[in-house]
Amino acid sequence: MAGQRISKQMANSTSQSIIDGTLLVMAEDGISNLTTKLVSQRADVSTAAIHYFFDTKDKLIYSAFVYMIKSLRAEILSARKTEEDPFMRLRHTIEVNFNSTHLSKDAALIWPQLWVYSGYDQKANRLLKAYSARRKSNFTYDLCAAGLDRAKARTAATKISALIQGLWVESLFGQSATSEECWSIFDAVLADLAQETSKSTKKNSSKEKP
Amino acid sequence: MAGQRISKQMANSTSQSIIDGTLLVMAEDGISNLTTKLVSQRADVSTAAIHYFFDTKDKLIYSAFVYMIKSLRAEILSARKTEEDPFMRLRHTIEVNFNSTHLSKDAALIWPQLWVYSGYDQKANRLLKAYSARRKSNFTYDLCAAGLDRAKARTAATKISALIQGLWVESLFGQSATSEECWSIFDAVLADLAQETSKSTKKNSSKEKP
DNA sequence: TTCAACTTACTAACTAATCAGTCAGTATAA
DNA sequence: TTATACTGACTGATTAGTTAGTAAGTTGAA
Repeated sequence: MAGQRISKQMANSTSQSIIDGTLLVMAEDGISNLTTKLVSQRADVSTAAIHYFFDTKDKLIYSAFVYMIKSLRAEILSARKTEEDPFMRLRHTIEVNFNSTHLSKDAALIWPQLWVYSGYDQKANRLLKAYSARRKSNFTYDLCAAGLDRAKARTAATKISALIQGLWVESLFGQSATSEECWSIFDAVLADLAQETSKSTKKNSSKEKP
Repeated sequence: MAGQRISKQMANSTSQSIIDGTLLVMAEDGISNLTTKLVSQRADVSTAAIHYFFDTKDKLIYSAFVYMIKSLRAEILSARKTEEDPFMRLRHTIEVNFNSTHLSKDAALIWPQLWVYSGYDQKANRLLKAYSARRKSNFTYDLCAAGLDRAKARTAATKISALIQGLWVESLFGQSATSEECWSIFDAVLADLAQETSKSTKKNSSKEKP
């Protein structure tokens, strides 16, 4: 009924604890097993309160995803503000992105659930698309600032995005793909890109055939 | 009760149609919405038949995953048999892996569901780990055969595995990450590796500082 | 060859539990 | 007095799983 309006009163402490509880249940039991009862127990409210604030279960799940993405976006933004050098900023952004899926125990399993969920839910799909586009845009921006041309920067941004997600999946299942190995791969890719920028700045000054 | 034994009679036409129906429901509605009723309708049997053949819903889902992995493994094996050249074999293997998650409409959304599911299910986790390990082992083998040393081959194998999965996720949500872009990334990585093998074969014959 | 005992492969009908969502009512504060 | 922020008790629908029964073989001894 409420349509596009955000439920009741945002930043309310109860609705926030319901969101927190939802994210917790998602991480611990998975969306498949997420029930209003389970969330209500985690948030220490009645199940009716969930419906009062979020109307339906679907809207609750979507709201939880929105909250997670918003938080991450804020974290990335503040990380990017402090860094001047394009390559350092890029690496810092990768760090926040990768750690958000990798290190935080709570968040680790929520991300692939968002991927799955957005396969069947239009709104979640748009949310994820927007986040993905912004991240790639950040990477592209940094690489252009570092001296790469736009086309190469875009492709490299896609590659980095893919590696963040792919290495996370790998590290979940491979006995290899430790944190160190992941970072050695990231750094090797970044080193290659750094070499390319220096090449294109020097232009064709290195045609030294004897 | 049956414990470790595989349910009733494998390759039975009814149990096979139940597996097919399960995979179909997984793809169309997601595991979250998968019910025995839905599967029974797809397979054109009663819900009791599902319990007769697979005991519980969990075992049914696991069996469907096993079937999917087995099929893919067979496909990869036959693809690898026909190819002699290590780099061509590697590329061919990537192709089958990437297309299995990417192109086939039915399978596309099942993979991330297996990732999620294996986050909460030990057996599914082991299945996925085994598949992942074998794939990486294939890549490592090919790269060693091409002339790379073991350590580098292992890292490159991790990177390629990550790219297969990561680019799939990217192409689901990014308006970019088209099939062509994905392949240009794969081919660039392969070209880099090919260059490295030729370097290490020539050893240090290219120290041509003027 | 035949018939009884047994197994396999199911189904229709059921059940106990669980679920999302509703509603009437209460407390607090503006 | 009116709106907000809830709760406890409920409901109707749906669910995984069970059960009793049936039809179609298969086996094996007389």
